[in-house]
Amino acid sequence: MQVAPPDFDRMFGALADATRRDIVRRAIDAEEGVAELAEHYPMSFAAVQKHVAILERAGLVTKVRIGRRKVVRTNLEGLRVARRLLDQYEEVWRGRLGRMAQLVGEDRKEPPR
Amino acid sequence: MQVAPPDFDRMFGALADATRRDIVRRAIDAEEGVAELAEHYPMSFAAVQKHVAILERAGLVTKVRIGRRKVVRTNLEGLRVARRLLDQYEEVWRGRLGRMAQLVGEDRKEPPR
DNA sequence: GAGACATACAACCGTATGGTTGTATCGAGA
DNA sequence: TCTCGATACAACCATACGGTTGTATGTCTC
Repeated sequence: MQVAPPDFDRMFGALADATRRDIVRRAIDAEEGVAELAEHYPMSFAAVQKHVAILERAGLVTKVRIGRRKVVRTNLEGLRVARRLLDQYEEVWRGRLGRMAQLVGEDRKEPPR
Repeated sequence: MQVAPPDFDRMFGALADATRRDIVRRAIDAEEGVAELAEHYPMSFAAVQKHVAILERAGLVTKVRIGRRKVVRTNLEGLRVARRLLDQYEEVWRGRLGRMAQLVGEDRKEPPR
């Protein structure tokens, strides 16, 4: 079996909603089922269920059966995948600085006296 | 003037599109105007312009006039704001681990012999 | 000032998204 | 096995989104 490649569209799309971000935060404690989560928000159970499903497809949460409930648990590794992409941009940025220094010339590193 | 509070919906929403993420990456070098950017993608100039506008409203890029063009430059600080939110989740996670250890009891830190 | 290049913006179209209600499935307990 | 609590899923609706084309605004260059 293959590990699915990260789907950044889905990941960032899932994070682009305040309700879903709040679910992610709450589900770090991995204590609540879908119905319990739903009580925190001014919308129907079905709507929250959809949000959880979107987070699940994005790899940001998982559900584990406990008794007759399914407890939602955030998948830290998923969050890290997203974070890593942002880190990459930062690295490209530093690379740019390096290239600029080269273009300008080494001598700029130590100012002329 | 006030600094606008970060709008995570817009930020993550802007990042949830491969074309826009590519623009962010390209614009780190801050060399291309909108028209030049548009040449990289299989869509109209106007479509790319819209993508840039979305990134701009999300605070992820800025445009600076250079001659008759407007050069797109990615705003690293915007990316950092997004990254920081993901870091916060990580911190909450660590906090949870701390609380769990407390619940279980200190003695678990050093296993009985 | 005229012409050309670069950007901006409005109107429109198909599809995706976020919400609703209603119905079906599944697991636990009497 | 019957029932209840929890989850799942389908159908539907309004609005947002990603793309198009067409027109308007700026700004260099001659």
